[in-house]
Amino acid sequence: MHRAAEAGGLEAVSKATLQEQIYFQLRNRIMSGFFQPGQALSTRSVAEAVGVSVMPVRDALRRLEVENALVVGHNRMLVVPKLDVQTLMEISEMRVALESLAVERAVPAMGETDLQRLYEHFSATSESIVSDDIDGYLRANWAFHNHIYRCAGAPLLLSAIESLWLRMGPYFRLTAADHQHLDNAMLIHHDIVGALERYDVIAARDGIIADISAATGDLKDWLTSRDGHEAAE
Amino acid sequence: MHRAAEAGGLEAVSKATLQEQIYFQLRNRIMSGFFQPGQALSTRSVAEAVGVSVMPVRDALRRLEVENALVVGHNRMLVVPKLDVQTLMEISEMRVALESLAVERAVPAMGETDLQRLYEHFSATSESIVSDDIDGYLRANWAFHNHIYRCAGAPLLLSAIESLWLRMGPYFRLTAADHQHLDNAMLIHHDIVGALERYDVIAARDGIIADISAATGDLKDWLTSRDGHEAAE
DNA sequence: TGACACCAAGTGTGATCACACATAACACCA
DNA sequence: TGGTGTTATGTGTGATCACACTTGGTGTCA
Repeated sequence: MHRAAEAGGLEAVSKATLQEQIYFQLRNRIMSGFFQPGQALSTRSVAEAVGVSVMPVRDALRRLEVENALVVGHNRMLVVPKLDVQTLMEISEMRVALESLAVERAVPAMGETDLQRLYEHFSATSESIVSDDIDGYLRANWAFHNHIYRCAGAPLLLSAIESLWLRMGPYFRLTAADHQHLDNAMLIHHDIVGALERYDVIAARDGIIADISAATGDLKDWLTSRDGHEAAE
Repeated sequence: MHRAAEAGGLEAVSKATLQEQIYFQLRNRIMSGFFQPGQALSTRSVAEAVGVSVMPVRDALRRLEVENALVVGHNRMLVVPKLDVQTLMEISEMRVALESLAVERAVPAMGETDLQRLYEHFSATSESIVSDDIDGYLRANWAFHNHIYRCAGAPLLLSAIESLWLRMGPYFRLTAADHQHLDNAMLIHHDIVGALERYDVIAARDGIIADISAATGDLKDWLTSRDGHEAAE
């Protein structure tokens, strides 16, 4: 019936367009705080860096702009947005609203394998902390939350949450250097895992809210303390 | 000092790019249910329709795709997404979460002129109903809600809400034909206006939630009744 | 009759070029 | 010295072309 099956053993080839590859590459870098807030990304410079024409870069940058991961700056160039306290509070409130909803939907939908994978992400987070691997921590932390939200089976909700994380990404790295913050986050994550294993919706939601509140508080402190001796910017 | 000021009386010129004009034009049509769900939009057809090259159309369509107002369909063409009950419930829950948040933020920020403008939108909605002007009703209804949410002073929140409305837009027109739905909506809107004038956050939020619930319920009924004798699609 | 190959039309993707605009630096003059 | 015109550079925007791919129709052969 299927003639192609006779060929056997051939690997599937990547069908991702250039635009998608560039998008995900930039996305990961923004999410993991690779770019400095305020840094400008021009079409031509990115195109030259990745060795392609400006066309796919245009599409990738515009997509990030629509997702609020980049904003138009000085002369219509796209820049990594800086975070002020007001915007931070807006994002925090939205995260509480949306991620609470996601957890409530996710808890009854999580199976045994989901819990197992989640615990692996939890372990990876913990191990990254003890080995001072900030990149690994950021990646595992996102994987932990993302896995929960993905279980909600709500694509629109997921994309909205991802957009918020993308906006905060450039600043996550800053608070991730503080070990007190990390230890506190691990305690909260431990509680969340426990609540999910008990299928305790209330406790799981409260855990997520506590996690968001802690991250917001630490980042707010960092922003305000920084504002003092760098108001010139 | 300012030499240009001597010229006096000159109007500001429009700086909107072609891509933006096309985007907003398509956006309005989607929001007001001009396009049929399932309808495909190709770059070349739109380009020919508006008398422009494919480039700005590409950007406009891609932007709508990122906002989930269009989805990739059959052969990578962009189509107006159809709504199933599952997606409807997801959108409804997100609307409750986000629009509640927006109202809570908006209430203390609304001034006298805001309330006046809001009442004008309310009146316009009512007048559109008595004159059977569905287009006018949809426009005024969105203006009513949009004005409240805009007062929250939260641009990210606003864009998230707009994205959800954009996704529901093609179906709003369908329930707007039912006068019982419209009358009920007007009662709820009246309560919302009253709550806002009293700066009653709780009542205003409950009004918004009631409005969302009513719209969701009616649309859910419409979708399920339609599913019966059109399951072939 | 059914499976297969072929062809034509339509599609998104990407490259390349031309253009308008914004900015900053510099020379110029009152 | 301070405002003004000029120019060079870099930017996004948009047009045009070439290409790969999908799809639907048609012809062909077993």
